Formats: sequence, structure tokens, C-alpha cells
Amino acid sequence: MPELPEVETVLRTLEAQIKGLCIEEVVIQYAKTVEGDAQEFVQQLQGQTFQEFMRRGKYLLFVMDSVVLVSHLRMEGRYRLLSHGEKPPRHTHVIFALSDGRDLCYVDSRKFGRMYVTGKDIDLEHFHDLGPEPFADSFTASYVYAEAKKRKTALKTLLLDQGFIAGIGNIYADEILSACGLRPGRSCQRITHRDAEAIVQNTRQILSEAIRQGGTTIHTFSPEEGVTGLFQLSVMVHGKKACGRCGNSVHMRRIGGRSSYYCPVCQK
DNA sequence: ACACTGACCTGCGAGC
DNA sequence: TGCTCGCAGGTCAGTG
Repeated sequence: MPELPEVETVLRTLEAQIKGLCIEEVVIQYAKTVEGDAQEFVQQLQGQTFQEFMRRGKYLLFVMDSVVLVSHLRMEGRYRLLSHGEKPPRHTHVIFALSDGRDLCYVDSRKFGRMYVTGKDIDLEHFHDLGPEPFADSFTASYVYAEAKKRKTALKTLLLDQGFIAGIGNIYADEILSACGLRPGRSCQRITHRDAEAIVQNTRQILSEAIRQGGTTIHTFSPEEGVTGLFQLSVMVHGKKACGRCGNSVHMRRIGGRSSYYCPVCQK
């Protein structure tokens, strides 16, 4: 379940590994992974060099010479770099043969991830109608308060809305609300200025700590790539039986179609 | 216009 | 042991 910290970790890992390398060949093994025309995708990428590595929300953006390769990992997507002659792992859907002889494989057991090629003139601000980045200046308490007051949904649903804030997924939404002492099912309408301030501060604190620790999910990265995802040790409520703060039992209920974990003692 | 639901997929674990 | 079933969740299209 790659969320912002996992995507950021993937990006930094890949940047250190493949920046400046050229794509010599592209092989698509599962057509639906690539949006649009497969032939065109291949033609646009062959001969292009990885120049810059960017992220917007949960989207990876690989800036090449004359195009941008956009990739979304959805739930299980990951990249693996194979040394020359190594066999691609199971569920490999796209292979990029690189100029140093290695293969960059896109691996996705659930086939949910998507990628496409676009021009370099992309508008990052309005990219996929995403809201502000959590670390952007525009993500303020007054923004959170005003957006919450517009809606009739639960706070959890607000945090998961990529148009409100980009990059938060199910795990971090639960963790942020736990840190704020707010129940995921609490109505957006009941938000206070103090709550909004807590959401901004805890969102930034939790995401930056997760990035520092290399993300949460172990599935996304394999140990041989040197990235293990230590943030899973810092999880307080999501998927837990006992609250990491007070030790009382964690409750689970579905909010907006997603499993939501919270501590009824710590969260009001 | 907003809010909710189901589809997309496969692996895994629970229960029989 | 081996089967079925439900769940996992990011995004978007479709529905109310």
C-alpha cells in the first residue's frame, strides 16, 4: 500500500540507482498497465534518459529528455532492478532495458498500477486534480478548517480525498487521526480550529518521520534493495489490537468503504 | 454538486 | 488437507 512516504522512498532509491541511464528497450507484458497506445508508449521512451525524479501525491514522475513517464503504484506496485541476465520476478508487467545492462522491472501482483507517457509541459499544481502537498505552504490550518466545513463526510474520508490533500492513504489517515485524538468517523462539520491545527502538524510530523524511516509497507520494497520500511514499528493503531499510546483495545469499523482503526480511549 | 458504491485484480488467511 | 469466501485498498466511472 504505497502512500506518500513509500512513493518518496521508491523515488529516492531509483534516483540513486538509475539517474542518467538511458532506456534502450521497453517490453510490455501486461498491456493494461500502460494507459493509451502501447506502441506509442514504447516508441516515446526508447532512447530517452532519466533526467529528473519527482513526486506529486502518490504519483511518480520520471522526467526524461523530451517526455515524462508517470507511474502510479496503486496498492502493490513496485520497481525492481535486475542485474544483467537475472530473471524477472513473478508479476512483472513492464521491463525497461537500461543502458548499463540492467533491467528495471515494474512488478505488480494485483495489476492495479498504471503508467503513461506525457509531455514535459505538465501542470504540477493541477495534476490529476490533486490538492496541496502536505509540506506545501498552502496546507494550513485555515485551509483544513474551511474545507472540512464544506463537507458532510467523516474526517477520515476528508484525509483520504486526494483533492483535499495529496498523498495520504488508509494507514497514515488512521495514524494522523490517532495522533490528533480524533475518531475517524467524526463529522467534518464538528471540526475546531484547534483540530485543524493538530491535523496539519501531525500530518507533517508523521509523514516526515515515515519518510525518514523509509515508509511502512514491507511488500513495496525488498531487503535486497536495501529499503525495509521501518515506520511499521511506529504504527499506533492501524491494524493493531492494542493502542500504541494507552494499551487499550483498538476498534475497527468501516468508514467510506475502508477499514478504519482507532482507540476509543485516546480518540474522541 | 456532492456522496456513496462497485470494478479493477490477485494473494492470503479464516473457516468449514 | 483442500476448498470457498471475504478481505486488502487507490482511483475512477457510474449511480443516486
